[in-house]
Amino acid sequence: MDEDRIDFVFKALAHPERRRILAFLHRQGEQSLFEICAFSHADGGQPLARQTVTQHLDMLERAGLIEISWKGRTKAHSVNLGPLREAIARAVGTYL
Amino acid sequence: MDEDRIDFVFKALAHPERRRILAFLHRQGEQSLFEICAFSHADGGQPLARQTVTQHLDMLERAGLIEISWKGRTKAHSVNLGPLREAIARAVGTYL
DNA sequence: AAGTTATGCAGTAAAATTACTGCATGTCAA
DNA sequence: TTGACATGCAGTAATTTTACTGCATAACTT
Repeated sequence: MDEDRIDFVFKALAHPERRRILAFLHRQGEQSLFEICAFSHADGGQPLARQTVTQHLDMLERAGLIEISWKGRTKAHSVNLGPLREAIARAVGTYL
Repeated sequence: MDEDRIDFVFKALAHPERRRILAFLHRQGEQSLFEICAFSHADGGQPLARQTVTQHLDMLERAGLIEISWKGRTKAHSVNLGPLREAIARAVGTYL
């Protein structure tokens, strides 16, 4: 993994709402934007505008941590843990 | 570890220069601010003002990733990997 | 004591992030 | 086909981050 991608992964993890969303997708599997918004509102999260959630999802996607597939008019988001594992492996190899 | 501290750790790791400094301290052991600045200038790093390096070190310290001890007028920085291990353990426990 | 060295503190500017609103577009369902 | 639904796109404002400059302070050295 190149350093740019590593950087995107750490930046993506640097916001609590994005970590919450990532954990949610990991528990629930594929979820649409609306479902993610609903979760974001409930479960202790401060209510964010749908477009704001989209921005967070964009950063997760840029890091390769989520993947998108379209089903008609709904966008399905699923977690890809590969980049997270690689980032952790890098950290472990460097520091531990 | 509380969520705030976790958040500081991920935020601290979200800048490549801070990860470089952390790896440097881990290799070299205790280093002064000036030594860290010298490393920052050399070794491919873009030259940053001393005060800018201090700001990065402040964020690493806020996360508990480095610790300070004064020897006369020089400030000795050393790595503390505890919070990094806890953050990784949290990530592993949550996602993997 | 005076000069040099290592660092701190305050203020500022540019850039990135975070969050918003308003409007547009494509898709499904009645 | 028309209306509701799921999402995109553009523009903006507030906040945070990043990096800077200038000056101040405290500690060694000579």
